[in-house]
Amino acid sequence: MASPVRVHPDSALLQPTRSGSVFSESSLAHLKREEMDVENLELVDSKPRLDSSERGLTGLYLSCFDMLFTEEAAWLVRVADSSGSVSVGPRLEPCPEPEQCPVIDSPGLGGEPLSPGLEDQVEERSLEQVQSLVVGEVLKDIETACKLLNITPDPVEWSCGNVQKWLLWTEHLYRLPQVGKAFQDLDGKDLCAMTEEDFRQRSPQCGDTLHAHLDIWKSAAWMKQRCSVGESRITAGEELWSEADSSCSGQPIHLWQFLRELLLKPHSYGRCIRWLNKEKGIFKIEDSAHVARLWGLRKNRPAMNYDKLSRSIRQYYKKGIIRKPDVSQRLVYQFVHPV
DNA sequence: TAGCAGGAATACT
DNA sequence: AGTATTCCTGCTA
Repeated sequence: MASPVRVHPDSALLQPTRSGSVFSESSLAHLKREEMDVENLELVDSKPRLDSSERGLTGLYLSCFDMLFTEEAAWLVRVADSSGSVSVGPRLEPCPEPEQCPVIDSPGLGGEPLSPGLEDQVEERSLEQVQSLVVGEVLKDIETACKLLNITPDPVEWSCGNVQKWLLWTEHLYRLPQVGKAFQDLDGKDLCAMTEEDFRQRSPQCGDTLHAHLDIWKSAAWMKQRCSVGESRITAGEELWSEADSSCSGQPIHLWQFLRELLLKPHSYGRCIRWLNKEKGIFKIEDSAHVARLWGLRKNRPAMNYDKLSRSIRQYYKKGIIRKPDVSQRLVYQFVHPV
């Protein structure tokens, strides 16, 4: 079954954790039921690829490019016909994000057996990485759908037409029977107020599936709202260590922020930079050249290298932002004020 | 050889 | 002005 997100069959991954996934267990479990054939999760790149030779890989997602550039053309015409207003173009450009490390960092792989305690830590980290990966992919797919359908991410704001677009999209994506008519009189508010039972009554075949997907959209909208509220609430002092994504702020990004961004996305960058001790803010740059290249890309400094990047890090010593840990190790640094 | 430390000049915002 | 970049010398593992 085609789906933008595939979740590891291990149901433990679907449980809410202290890292705070807001996607309800039932929603994710529903997706799990639909598509769970993924065993080699760690092999997956988080970026869409056009290379057809790679489509056969067991993947975490159905590439949005697959969806957009192949069979979707005909489908989009259908959406346009049914809603009368969807604008298909402009074609989504491949994300200009810097190249990413395709493999989830897996400490211990191929190495010595880990002690039980360490094993627990590794397992917990892997779970967090997978969950963060899944949530990230869900959010990306929602964003893609919003652009394509020209609808807002928050279902509550949808008009009846928006609801129909979303239904068509979801039906198409998950190969569901067409049930748009059963929901044709509803706008976003109505839809969001409906229980799973209401959905089943309107569509016995796939009401539960639609309800689960809507639940995910609602959760994503909630997350987004929470994020924006948080940004406006933080004070200048708190801003330093907030979770706010610096890429949205419009301000030039600082190197320490950039490093934290990488560290907060272990599923994408865990291979080039990772926490050694998150509580203490100790991290290790595993691939100095790669991190420098990413920094150079972000700052549009093609000549950036680790020598220069590390000089910038050392400038933070005096400012009390980053320091060397008590036991100095190569490529290991420590945030003075950990999260 | 790569990484580290820090001075100094310069560029950028 | 603050921050980052660039280049440098010298040191260390």
